Amino acid sequence: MMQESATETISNSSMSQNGMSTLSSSQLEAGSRDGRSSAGDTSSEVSTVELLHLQQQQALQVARQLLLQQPGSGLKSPKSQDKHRPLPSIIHVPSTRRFPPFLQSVFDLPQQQQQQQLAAQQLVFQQQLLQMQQLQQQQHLLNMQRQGLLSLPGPAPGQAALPGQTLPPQAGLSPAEIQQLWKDVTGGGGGGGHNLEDNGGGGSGLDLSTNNSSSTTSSNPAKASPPISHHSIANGQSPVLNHRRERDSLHEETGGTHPLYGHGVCKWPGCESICDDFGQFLKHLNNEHALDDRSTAQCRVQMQVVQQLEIQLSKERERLQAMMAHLHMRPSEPKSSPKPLNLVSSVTMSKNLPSTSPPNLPQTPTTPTAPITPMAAMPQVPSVLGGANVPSMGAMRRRHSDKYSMSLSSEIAPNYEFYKNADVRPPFTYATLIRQAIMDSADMQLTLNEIYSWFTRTFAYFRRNAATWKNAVRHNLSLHKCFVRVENVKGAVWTVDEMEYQKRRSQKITGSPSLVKNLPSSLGYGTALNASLQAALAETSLPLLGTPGFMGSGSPPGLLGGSPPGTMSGSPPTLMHMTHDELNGSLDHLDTNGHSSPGYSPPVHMPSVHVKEEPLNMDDDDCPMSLVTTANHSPELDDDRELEEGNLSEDLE
DNA sequence: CGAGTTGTAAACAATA
DNA sequence: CTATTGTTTACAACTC
Repeated sequence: MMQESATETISNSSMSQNGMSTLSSSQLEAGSRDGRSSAGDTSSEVSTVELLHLQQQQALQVARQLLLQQPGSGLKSPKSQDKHRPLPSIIHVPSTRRFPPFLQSVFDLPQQQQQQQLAAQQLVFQQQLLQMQQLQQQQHLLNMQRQGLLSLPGPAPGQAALPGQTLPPQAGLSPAEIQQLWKDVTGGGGGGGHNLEDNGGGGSGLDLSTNNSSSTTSSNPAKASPPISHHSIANGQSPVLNHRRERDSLHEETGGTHPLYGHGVCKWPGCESICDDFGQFLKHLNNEHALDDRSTAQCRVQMQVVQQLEIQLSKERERLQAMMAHLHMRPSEPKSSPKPLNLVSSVTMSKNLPSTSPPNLPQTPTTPTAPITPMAAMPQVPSVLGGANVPSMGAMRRRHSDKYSMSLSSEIAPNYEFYKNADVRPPFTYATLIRQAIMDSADMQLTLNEIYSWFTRTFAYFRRNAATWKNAVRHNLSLHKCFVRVENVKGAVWTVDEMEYQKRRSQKITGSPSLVKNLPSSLGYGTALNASLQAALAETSLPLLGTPGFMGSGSPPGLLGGSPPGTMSGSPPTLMHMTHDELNGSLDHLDTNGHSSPGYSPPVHMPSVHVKEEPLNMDDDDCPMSLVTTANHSPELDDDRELEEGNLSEDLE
C-alpha cells in the first residue's frame, strides 16, 4: 500500500533530461556559415530563401548520411562490431557526435548536464531526420501540385549547397523552391526571415508527432517552423517529450494556445508572421488565413504532407526492423513472433518465476496502451531478450546488460515509455537500476520504499513479483558497497557512493588493481556530491571507461580486458543508446557489478553532510532538513581513503 | 576449472 | 503481531 502511494507521489525526475534546451547552436550556425547567405542578412527575400535552402540542405545531408550509414555495415558506431552488440539505434546516433566519449567527458559535465546535452543532440538529429523526410515528402507533393497550381520559380537547386551536399535525387524541388511554392500558394504571407535564422533546423521536424492531430498545423514545410527552439524535437520515441513541448509552448503563450501559434509566430504553412500576442495572432489568423481557396489549398497540401510522412514513417520503420533483424538475429533463432515484447517478457520471467509467470501472460498487457511505437520498442526488446539470450530455457540470465549498461537514464529515457509499459525486464542489473533510481532523485538519495516506487513506476516488469525483486533490491543495497545507507531523522535513505561504483567498474574493466586505485575514491566524498568531479576523475584515470563497447567504436580490447562489451552473451540491449551514453556521463557507462572490491569498505560516505531533506511528501515532510550524521562509517574507510588518495594523481598518468 | 558476478530464495534481526 | 527494512548465507547460472 505504501508503495502505491509512493509511486504516485514521486516525481518523475527521470524525465528531467528532456528539458533540454536549444538545439545545438552549431547546427544552426552551420547553415549560415556555409552559405554565402551571410551576405544577405538583411531579410531580403533572397537571403531568406537562401537561408532556408541552406538549412534544409544541411538537415537533409545529415539525415541522409545517417540513413545511408545505418543500413550499411560501414557504420562505425554502434554497429554490431562483432560481438553481440546490441542494436544500434538508428535514431539515436547523431552523426554530430563523432568525438570519442572520453573527450566528451573531458568537459566534466555533470551527469545530468551531459545527459541533457546528449539528449539535445539526439533531438537535433532526429529532428533533422524528420525534417529530411518531411522535405522529401513535401517535395513530392509539391512536385505534383505545382503542375496544377503553379509554375516553378527557379533558383537553381543546391546553389548554395555545401560541398558535399546534393539534394535528394528524387526531390525535384529544392528547398528554396518549396519555400517559394508555399509562398505562392500562400500568396505572400511570410514575414521576414528571422524565423529561419533562429530556428535552423529546428522545430519543424518535431512536428511530426503533432501532425496527426492537427494536420494543418505545425508540420509546415520547411519554412514555417517555430522560431526558436523549444527543445524541439520530440523525439519520436518519447511521448513525454512531446508533452513537454506542448506544455512549454503553452506556457509561453500564456494568453492562449493554438496549434498554429507558437513562439510569437504564426505557424501556418508558409506564413511566419510575427504576432506579439495571442490576440494579434487570432486577428492575423482570421484575416490572413480565412476560409478561402488559398487556405483550402494549403490545407490540402498539408494533409498530403502528413499522409506522405506517415507513409514514409512506416517505410522507415520497416527498414529499421529489417536492419535490426539482420543485425541481431541469430541465425539460429529467428524470432518468429512479431511480438518479441511479450514473448520476451514471458521468457524472461520464466526464469524468475518458472511456474508463476503465466505462460500466457497478458501478453500484451501493457502494450496496447503503450504509446510506444514499434520503433521504440523494437530496439529494446528484440535485442535484449529476443535474441540469443533467451535460449529456450529460462536459465539464462541476461546479465550482459549491465556490463554495458551505462546510464540508464540515457538508456531508459528514450525508451521510457517502452519500459514503463512493456512487461519486459530491463537489461540492467539491480545495482545499476538502483543507482539510477537514486541518481534520478533530486537529492540523490532515496528511501527503500522510494526505490521500490521508482522500479515500479519506471518498469512495468517490476509491477509483478514484488517479493522477488524487492528482495533482490534489498539484497543489492546491502551487498554492494556503492550503496550507502544514511540515517535520517525519519528513517534511512540510500545514496550512491559513486566512487565505489566507479571503482568497481574500473576493476571489472581493467582488471588491474593499480588502475582501480586510481580512482580517487576518497576524494570523497560523498555520494552524490560532486558527481561531475568524480566522473571526471574517473574518466581521466580510465579513459577507456567511457568507450568500452558502446558505439562499438572503439572498444579497445586492451584495457577492457574481457569484460566489457563482449560480455554480454547475447545481445545486449540497445547499444544504441550507448552511443549517447558515453556522452552522458562518464559515470554511467560502465557498469558495475557487485562486490568485487577487495576487502575494504566503502570509502567514505559522505553521509552526514549530504543528508537529505526529505524530498518526498509521502512521509512527513515537516522536517525539511534532517541533518543527521550517518553512523555508517566505519574506521576502516579512512584507511582506504588515504591509500587511494595518495596514488591517485600519480596513477593517473 | 576456478573466480567473480548476478539473481533468487530464505533465514533472521531490528523497527515501526 | 505484522509488515518493513536490512543483513547474510547459500546456491544456481553465467562469464572470463
